[in-house]
Amino acid sequence: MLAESLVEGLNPEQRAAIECTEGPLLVLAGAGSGKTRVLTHRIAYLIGACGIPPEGILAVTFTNKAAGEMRGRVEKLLGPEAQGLWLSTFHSTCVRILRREIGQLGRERGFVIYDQSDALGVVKEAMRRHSLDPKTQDAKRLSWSIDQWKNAGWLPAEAAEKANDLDAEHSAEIYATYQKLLAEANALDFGDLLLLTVELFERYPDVLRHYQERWQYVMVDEYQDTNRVQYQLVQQLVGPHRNLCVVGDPDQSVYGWRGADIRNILDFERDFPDAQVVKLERNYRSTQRILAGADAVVDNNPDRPAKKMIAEGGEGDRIILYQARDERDEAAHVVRRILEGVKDGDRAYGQHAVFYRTNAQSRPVEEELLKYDVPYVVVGGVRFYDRAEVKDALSYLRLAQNPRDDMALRRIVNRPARGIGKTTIDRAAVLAQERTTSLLEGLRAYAEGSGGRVRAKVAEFLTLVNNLAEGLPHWEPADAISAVLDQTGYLRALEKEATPEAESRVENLRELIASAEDFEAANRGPEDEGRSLVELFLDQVALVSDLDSAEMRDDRVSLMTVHSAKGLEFPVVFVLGMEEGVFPHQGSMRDERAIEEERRLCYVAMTRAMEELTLVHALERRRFGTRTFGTVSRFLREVPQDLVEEIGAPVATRSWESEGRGYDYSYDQSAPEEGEASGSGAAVGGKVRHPVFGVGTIQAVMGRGPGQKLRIRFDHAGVKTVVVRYANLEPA
DNA sequence: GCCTCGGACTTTTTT
DNA sequence: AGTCCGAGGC
Repeated sequence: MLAESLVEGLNPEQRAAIECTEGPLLVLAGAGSGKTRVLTHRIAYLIGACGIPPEGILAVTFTNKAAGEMRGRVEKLLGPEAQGLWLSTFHSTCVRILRREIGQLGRERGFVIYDQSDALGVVKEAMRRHSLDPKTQDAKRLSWSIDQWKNAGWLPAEAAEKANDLDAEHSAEIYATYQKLLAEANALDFGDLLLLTVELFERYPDVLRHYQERWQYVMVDEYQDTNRVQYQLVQQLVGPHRNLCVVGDPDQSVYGWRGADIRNILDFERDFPDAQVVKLERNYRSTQRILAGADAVVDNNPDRPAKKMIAEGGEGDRIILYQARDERDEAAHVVRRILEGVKDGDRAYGQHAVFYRTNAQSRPVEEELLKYDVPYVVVGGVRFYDRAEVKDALSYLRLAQNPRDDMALRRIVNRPARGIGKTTIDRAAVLAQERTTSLLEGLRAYAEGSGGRVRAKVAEFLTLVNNLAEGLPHWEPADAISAVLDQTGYLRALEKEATPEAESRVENLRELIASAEDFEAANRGPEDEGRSLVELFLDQVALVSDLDSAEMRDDRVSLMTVHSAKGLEFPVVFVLGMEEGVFPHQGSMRDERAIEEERRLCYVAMTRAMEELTLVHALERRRFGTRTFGTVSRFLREVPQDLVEEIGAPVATRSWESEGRGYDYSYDQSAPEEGEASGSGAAVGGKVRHPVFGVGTIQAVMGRGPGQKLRIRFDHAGVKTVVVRYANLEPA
């Protein structure tokens, strides 16, 4: 019988999770416990053994990559029988639902998806309409707030209701304007995709019922990372049948900053009192020492649900701690070790991964890798589709497809330069606002009422857009991009520049065309009827991150942030920047909950390693262009001493803590006798009072001993560098 | 309308 | 140290 073959080779808990098909099920899957295996086999079991039709199953993940991987594995188990299974990300799922149903909400089916830079532009426009100066910084903050509201499931009315001060009320008003502008541009941002789907289901129970009946079985991966709206959506969809299986690990909840609510998984048993719970606690990935080290770190978090991971593998080597002089030494050590591993250890480059807290940390490592000709790939960072030239090309397509896409218009109206400048656009925008039409219409109207030069230039531009729009329905995506680059003169302008940068832009555009050529309208559903291939291509581009397409090739070292590393595993792992302010990150250090999330992030980083794990910290590091001295990360000190082997230059003042656990690096106590601002107060981010300049925040600590200087940003006097000995600072 | 210069800000993490 | 944005000059 097929059923037996689908659970073969699985441990009893995994098996239980697969065979428990009916009703609510919570699978607490620790790191490396075979979570993906359980999910894929469970899907295969439902179809192959229980006879559930594939289209009756909905499985949701967070990244397209995870979805693609799972789909591949299910197909391997079932073959063509898997056809019709709905396995995709939350966002793609919502897009597909909305493409069919958004008419119910009074919106059009042909909406475009705005990414965060488009969204930022809309926020700025909204601010302008409220007579606010759209300073980038303020706009970013507002955009962030709006995003958070959407993650919480709040529409403008609700945000206004919940505002408890004037500032929040004002922000809520801008939010309302922002939504209005999006609607006028026939655009949805990322948050809308989820939020409007939930709203749709709330307002139209019969629509919801249709999907509830269709998806008899619902599965959610990485449930600990769901936010409030995603939670609501899942609750809605599960409806009366309650066949919901969620898989996750509270210790790997690292997206709180994006609105994820760890309570969703912690409260699952409260939401579904009759839920079955399966714990997967056998780790098949890491050695015992690595797992024990990671576990010891995360165990410092309070209120962790009881969980005891057991390593099925051998004891393994000790976790290596390397103390680097600075970030260059850090990089040099990593590369040296990789080269050794390849030469003596019989390892492939692809078995090595380097993790860091922030993208900016990749640079020194890249330089070092280049120096030794080590092939590598940086995962994440600047998305390919976010490159200026790529966005330009796509913006032309967007505008041609949707003349109301104001952000696309603003982006490309003068690129390459064609004599339609800021003044013209500003005036067109005023006109558009007065008449409540699109910017393109505003531009047309403005040009008609103005003199020869502007009039001619705008007319030429309008003709260009028109031509593109007419061609669009007939073109394949790749041809459409070629047409854009040709007809707009974009490519010619770049080629004329003849600089290395321009050449690299041309390269990227060729890559864009190549990726468009590869595009196939996979899973094209009935909701896509009447939509052109270009539209479908634009959809995909909006929802796909670099992470999704990055291939973990066997012949390249992988570099990525810890967040990007989630879900992956590598035989050899290096975690860099284990310093206070770097990891845990500066911005998380004030708030205990944020520190706990950083600690989980550290747990994620460590548990990616299968055989060898190295944690590196640097004594000093260049940050924001100045040298800063670091303090060893508290997480390093939480790794039990007996699991660790230290290498690198020993520091005279370093000593074991009396408890015999962890480290005490005394060098970081920056010479307390050097004035009152020293000691713990001299940490970057600390507040001090200066007799002349007033209160300020320390930006950098330079040097030690009598000559120690601080760079301080004063609240009213700007940035100054002062010598601690003379400055008479006091803590503020 | 275009270009250049100076300043502010950056480094959280991303679907 | 790099990037991005806005102000001001041409």
